[in-house]
Amino acid sequence: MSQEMEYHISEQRLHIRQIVIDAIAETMDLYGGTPSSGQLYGIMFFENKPMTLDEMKVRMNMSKSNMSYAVRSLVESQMVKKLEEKQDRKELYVAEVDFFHTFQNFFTLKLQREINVMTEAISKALLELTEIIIDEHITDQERNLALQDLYKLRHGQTYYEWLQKFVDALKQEEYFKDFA
Amino acid sequence: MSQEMEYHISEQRLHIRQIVIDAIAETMDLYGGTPSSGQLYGIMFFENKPMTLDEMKVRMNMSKSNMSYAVRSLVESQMVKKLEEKQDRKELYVAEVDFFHTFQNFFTLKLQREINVMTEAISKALLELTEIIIDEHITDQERNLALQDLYKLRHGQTYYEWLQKFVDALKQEEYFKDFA
DNA sequence: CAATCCGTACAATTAATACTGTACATTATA
DNA sequence: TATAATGTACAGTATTAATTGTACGGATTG
Repeated sequence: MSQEMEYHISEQRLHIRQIVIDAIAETMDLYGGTPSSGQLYGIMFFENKPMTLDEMKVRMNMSKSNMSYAVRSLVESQMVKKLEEKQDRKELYVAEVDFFHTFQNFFTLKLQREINVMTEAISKALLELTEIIIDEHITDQERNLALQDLYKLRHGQTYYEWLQKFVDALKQEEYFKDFA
Repeated sequence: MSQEMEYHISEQRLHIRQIVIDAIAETMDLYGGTPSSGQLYGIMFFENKPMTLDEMKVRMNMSKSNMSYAVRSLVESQMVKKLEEKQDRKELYVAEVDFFHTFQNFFTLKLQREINVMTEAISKALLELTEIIIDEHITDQERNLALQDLYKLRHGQTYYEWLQKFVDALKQEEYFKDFA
């Protein structure tokens, strides 16, 4: 086979990868990332070895500084792992290529944060609402208004209890059982 | 009870609401919204009647134009419903107050979009990769590289088959069964 | 059917975020 | 311990997104 032909095949394979990488970049917003962090994850997804910041810099045609930030956010949402070992002093990063894990990691992380923030706020609100309601000096109208809010928040509370169980089940891989 | 006291209670109840509204605004990023669209949803969550754009404008202290955009994005992610009927020519909007439904609506919508975009890209990529692989003129090395990509995408494909089932189950309220 | 008013598209502005270049702390190497 | 090189903080720039004001199409009323 000619050199040109080999080159052509190589180019074509990169083009095929790019189709998928672009799709990842397009859907990255659901995971709170920018298109370019989607591109980066896509590149790392196909790379069959760990990457250094310098390699990312070249492949993304961006500054190393920015790669440092981008990869950090990917690490934070656990789509990329930082390895313990280094290569020629350089840190190594590798993409989580198993989408089951990325799904699991991302949603347990983000939903847990929501649960924490919301349950704290709701608890605090319920406590203060109760104080209003049991106050003997308020009008019936005020009490009823406070009660309305209280019922809504109680319902919210049950939701977050459910969501906590959902997240726990996700952690335990309950939903993956009959698969993969 | 004095007027001042009543006023105080009213203020206090609004303050309590604000605690929860701020928490919603803070976690809104998980749902692809801005803090201000979170504020808007929070306000509508506590409002016990449908709201008009003008009311939102006042409550949010923002332009009507912007309220039009903000509420549209909330309607698109199905956290807010536009009612059929109007009030004095004005359109009416009401928040989905059941978090079980907001969860269900949002994730079936967004995950389905991801499934569609990704499966299309993966299918296309697999087709083109297969063409490379069955080509008798390529080197073993090239074939193996193509095969590596193919295996990864095959695995991705199984993931999206699972995710489709997950979304379907979410639609069917499978995960809510023992609750709410 | 004229007058009014709602909602939204669009351009302009403002705010937020992404990205770059540099400088420096830290760590590894010799 | 001196030297070299990595990764990141930070300030500055560019790009993107959010918000405003305006103008206008379309619907509604009288």
